[in-house]
Amino acid sequence: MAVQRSQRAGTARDRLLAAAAELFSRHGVSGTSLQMIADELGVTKAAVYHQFQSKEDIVWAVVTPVLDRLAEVAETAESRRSRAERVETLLSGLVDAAVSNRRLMSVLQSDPAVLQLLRLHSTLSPLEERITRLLVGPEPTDEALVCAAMVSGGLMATGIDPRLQPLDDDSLRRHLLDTSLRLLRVRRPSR
Amino acid sequence: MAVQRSQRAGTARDRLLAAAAELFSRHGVSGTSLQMIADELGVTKAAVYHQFQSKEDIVWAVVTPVLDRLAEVAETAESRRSRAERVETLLSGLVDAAVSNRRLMSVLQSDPAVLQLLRLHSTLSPLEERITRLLVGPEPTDEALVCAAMVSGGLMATGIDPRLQPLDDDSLRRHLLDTSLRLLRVRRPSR
DNA sequence: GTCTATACATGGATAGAC
DNA sequence: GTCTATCCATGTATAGAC
Repeated sequence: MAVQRSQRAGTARDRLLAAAAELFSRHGVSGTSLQMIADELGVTKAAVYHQFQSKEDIVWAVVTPVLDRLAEVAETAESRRSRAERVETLLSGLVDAAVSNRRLMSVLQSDPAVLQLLRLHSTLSPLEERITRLLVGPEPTDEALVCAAMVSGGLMATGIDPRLQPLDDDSLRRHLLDTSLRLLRVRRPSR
Repeated sequence: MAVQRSQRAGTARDRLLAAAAELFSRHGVSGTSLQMIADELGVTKAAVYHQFQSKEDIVWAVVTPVLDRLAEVAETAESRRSRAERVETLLSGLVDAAVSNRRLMSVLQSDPAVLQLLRLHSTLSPLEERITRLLVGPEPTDEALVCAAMVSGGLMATGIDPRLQPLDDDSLRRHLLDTSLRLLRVRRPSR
């Protein structure tokens, strides 16, 4: 029952998406051409167009799984009873997502082409709203908003900041979570 | 003694740089064409090429003033005696720079084209090193590195995060500084 | 699924007139 | 300083053979 339809792991589509994600994070979406993606896979542009109808489709396909995961995290967090538990669950999930994707997180939050695409589909703001609400409540003070933004910034830095590159996933995850909780003045709930 | 050489404020060169900075922050460097810059100014591409020899030159000219300002901030901070004073001076300067530039700060920290250009000229890492040293000392723990990265992330978020857009410069500056100092466990020195 | 070939637009960049 | 005109490479995208 091999999942292995091709020489390497995953379907051709999956390999394409992995290559695209890597290139997007390194050169930005606008700085990545279909030719570069094709070269990375050792195929031609036409082969790429067989899998996706347009560059925009590729961007969309790269980005939505992460967004879906973040939405799941938000959903789980919303089911917790106390604020401390909600924040802890949310942050834990966000940090996990950020660390296991690392460089993709910054693409999601700061690549102009991605932001424009998401704005077009009105798919980012609702999620952002949900997450902000979970983090700092429905009517946050300016100070709380700045804290929330710094937490987002920290997740973004995960993928960009060269100082964090040497850290292994595990300690990065732990410190990000601890520091974020401290930033939001939330005590770790006992488990 | 009019500084006004043209219809609007500043020299033609300055207006060009302002337009470019705005477009870079909105569309990214790779997503901004010389045509877009020319259109923004109501001139042709050739007129743009009269001021700068290449697109790279424009990027460089947009970015270096900010880098120079950050270097000045670092220099001033290094002259303080206590760690608390150094951190406070540094952060105060960084926050000022970030708030008065807002959107340009994220270009500097996350635009792939800019990062590549700066890497090519080896002009970013030394400054980053200096700032990191001021923030968390010469041999920082992993936790301290994460804190430093979150501070950077906060400065980046200043320009990107939609939740911060409504805040006026003054309260943004104040909260960013306070929160960053708390993050780094530095008490505000009395003045 | 992948290829060659190609269409068409736009990108960066230059030449030379005004 | 700005213009028109142009060059050439590259970009997205499509057509049709294997």
